[in-house]
Amino acid sequence: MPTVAPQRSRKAQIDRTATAMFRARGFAATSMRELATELGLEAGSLYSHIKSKEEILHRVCFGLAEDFFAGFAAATAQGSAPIATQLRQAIEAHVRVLTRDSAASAVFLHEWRHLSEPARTEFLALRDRYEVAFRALIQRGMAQGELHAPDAVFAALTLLASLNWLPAWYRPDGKLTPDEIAHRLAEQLLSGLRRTEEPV
Amino acid sequence: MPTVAPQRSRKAQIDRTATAMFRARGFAATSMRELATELGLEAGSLYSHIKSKEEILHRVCFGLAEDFFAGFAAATAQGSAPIATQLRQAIEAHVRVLTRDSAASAVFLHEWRHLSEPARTEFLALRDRYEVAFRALIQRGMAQGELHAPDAVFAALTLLASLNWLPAWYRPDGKLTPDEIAHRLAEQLLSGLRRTEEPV
DNA sequence: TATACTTCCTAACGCTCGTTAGCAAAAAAA
DNA sequence: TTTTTTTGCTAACGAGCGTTAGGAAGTATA
Repeated sequence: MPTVAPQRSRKAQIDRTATAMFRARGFAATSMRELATELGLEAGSLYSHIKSKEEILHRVCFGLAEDFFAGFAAATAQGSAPIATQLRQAIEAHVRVLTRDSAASAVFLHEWRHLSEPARTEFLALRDRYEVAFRALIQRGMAQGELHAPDAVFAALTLLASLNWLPAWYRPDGKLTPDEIAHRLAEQLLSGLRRTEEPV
Repeated sequence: MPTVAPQRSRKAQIDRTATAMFRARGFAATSMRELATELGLEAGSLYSHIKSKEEILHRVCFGLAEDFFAGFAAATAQGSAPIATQLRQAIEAHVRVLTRDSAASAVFLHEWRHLSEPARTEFLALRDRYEVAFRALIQRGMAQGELHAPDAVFAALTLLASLNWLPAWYRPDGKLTPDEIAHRLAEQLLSGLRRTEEPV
C-alpha cells in the first residue's frame, strides 16, 4: 500500500514516511521492511538512498533542533522589546515549528533516546541549551518585574511541557489554525506568568 | 549484574525491573534477555512467573490508570467544596501518583502504544475518561465563576501536559518533596486559571 | 552513440527476538 | 516423611531484524 508520492526526492520521501511511522509505532518497533512496503519498495532498496535506519532518526532530530533554535533567535532578536513580548513570540515560534510538522516533532520529543552515542549526548546538550534559553528569558523578565513566578525553573519546565504536549493532540485539519493555537497558548500561559492587573 | 533484590515476590521484582527498563529504553527496545540479565536470570526463567512481555506492560499501564482514577475520586469527593479547592486536590493527587513511581508513570504515559488490541483501545478510553473528568471540573468552575480560561479544553490539556512532563525531570532524591512539587505546580497553574485578585 | 547516475531487485549474511519444552533443585506445605 | 510449589536451568523453535553484495533496468548526460 504505497501512499501518494509527490515529486519529492526519494530520500526526502523516505525520511517523511519513516518519520510518520516512527511517530506512530516508535523507532524500535518500525522495521525497514515495513517502511519499504509503505513506500512500495523492497527493504534492500532503501539502502540506495540512506546509510542506515538511525541516520533517518538523526536527521529528523537534529533538523528540528535547528528549527527550534532559529525560531527562538528570531523571536528574541530585538532585545529591547518587553520580555513578555519576546516570550510570547518565542512561544509562538515554538508552536509554529511543532505544528508545521507534528510527526517530526513527536519523533524529536520522544524518539531521540534511540540515538546511539555520541549523537544522543549531543542531542541532549542541544535540548538543554534550548531549555536554558527559555529559563533565562523568564528570569530576565522576573528581574525586570515584568513576569512573576514562584520559580523560574518550574515556570520554564511547565511552559515547555504545555507546548510540547501539542503534537499529541494537534490535527492539521482541526478548527484552529496554528497561529490561533499559538496565540491561545501564549495567552493562557502568560496570564499565569504576567504580574496581575498591571498594564504591560 | 543483578541489582539488589529485596524480599519481594519474584513477579513483582520482574515488573519493577522491567518498568525501569521500559522507561529507559522503551518497550520495544527492551529484550527479555536483557531483563533477565538485570535480574540475574536466564531469559527462559522469566516465563515461570509471567505469561508474556506484554503482560508486564499491561499490568503497569492499567494499574496506574486505577491509581489516577482513585486519586481524582478522592480529591473531588466532597462536591460541595470550592471547585478551585477540588482542582488543587486533584492536581496534588495526580502529582502524588506520578512521583510515587515515576518509572511506571513514564511507561504509562509513553509506552501504552505497544499494547496490542483490544487493550490499546481500552487504555485510550480510560485515558480519555480521565481527561474529560478534569475538563468537566474546570468547566464547572468556569460556570460558577470560580475559574476563568479562554477555553476549557485548552486549559485541561495544558494543565495535564504540565503535570505529565514531571516524570521526565523528577528525581526522588531532589531538593523538593513530592508534596512541595505538587503545591508549587498547583499554585502556578491555578494562578493562571483563577480569576485575578479575587479572594477565593 | 557511449557513459554515468539513479533506482530497484533478489538473495542472503549473521544475529537477535519472544517464547516453549523438559528437566532439576530447593523450599514450603502436608 | 512425602508431596507440592516455587524457582531456575539448558536447548532450541520459528521468525524477524538491519544490512550488504551484486546485478539489472531506466534515465539523464556527454
